[in-house]
Amino acid sequence: MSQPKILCVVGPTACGKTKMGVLLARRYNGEVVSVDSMQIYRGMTIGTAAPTPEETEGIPHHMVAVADPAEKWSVARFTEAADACIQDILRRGKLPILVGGTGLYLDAIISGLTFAPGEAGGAVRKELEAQLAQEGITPLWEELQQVDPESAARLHIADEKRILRALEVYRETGCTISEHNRRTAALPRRYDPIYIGLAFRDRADMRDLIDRRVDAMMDAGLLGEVQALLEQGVPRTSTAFQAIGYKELLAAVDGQVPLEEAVAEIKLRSRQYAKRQLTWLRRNQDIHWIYWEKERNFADALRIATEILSAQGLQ
RNA sequence: GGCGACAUAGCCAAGUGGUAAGGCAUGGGUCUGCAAAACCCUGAUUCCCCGGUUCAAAUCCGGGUGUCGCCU
Repeated sequence: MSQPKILCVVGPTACGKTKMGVLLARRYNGEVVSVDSMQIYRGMTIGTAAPTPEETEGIPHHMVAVADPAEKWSVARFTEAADACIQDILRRGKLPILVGGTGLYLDAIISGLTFAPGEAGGAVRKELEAQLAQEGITPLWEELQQVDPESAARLHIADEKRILRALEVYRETGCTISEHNRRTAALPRRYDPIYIGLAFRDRADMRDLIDRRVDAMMDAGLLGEVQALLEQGVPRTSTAFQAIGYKELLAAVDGQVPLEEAVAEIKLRSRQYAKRQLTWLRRNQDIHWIYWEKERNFADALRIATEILSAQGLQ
């Protein structure tokens, strides 16, 4: 039996995924599922460029503004919730269109990854973090070499986050994360994806657009969103405040850096983020890329996408 | 016009006689419970130019050019 066909719109930030998602949803009788680690939080519309009611043009969008910004979400929690949306869309006979910038989340949904137990803030994790603070990474590193030499060989000693996670999985389950990964990687895909990728031909053009978009976010009141989050009592250490645009303005609100510098930092961090997204996507050979020349032209892009999709058997 | 300081990678910058630290940016990569996160790799046959001293000069000396500061 073959997996349900779904559409995925991918690409680095500011490349027009949202707009393309709406156009494709209309053309193919679909609904959009946002696959974005930060757009899930409420009250972060401007800074995460989350689709607004005007932008969605009546097309249902799922997984946007569904979480309290004080909450801590994760890949596991996200994929579970997003998958429920996809199943529901399929049940209603419509086409799920995944529009996403968070590569790990998207891949996890499609391959149907399940995650080993343990989580940030969990007992075992806290224990490991305390140990790290006390003794440094070396003893933990040595422990990992003992219990899971495969992971130890794969990880760099400076990659504390993953070393801790590997040890956490082992302590929680008695099974190594390498073993868990091997097993889940062998699982059949959950969906049959068709990928449309959007990107700029010339990186300099992407950079220009990112800069302009950050300025537009400031004009639209990004600072106000940050202040509102603070007034709601969202902790400064929350995942939501890790979002680009928010953490930099937090520093400005706290008087640590001048506003102008914070804005420049947002632009820089956005560029670097876009680069990381491209790195992630590059290894996916199944993406059908559509490249923007200088400016974004959605009429052309939709036509090209339609051709690609009909070649893939989608009518 | 005079006096002084400075000139090292795209930017910041250490090095004051023994064969060019470091940081940032850029580019490339990794990624299985914080992923808009975290982590790794990445550059100067040469130190503003010309000449000199020396076995040896980014480092010392002379001249030139440029920038900045002060004075007139």
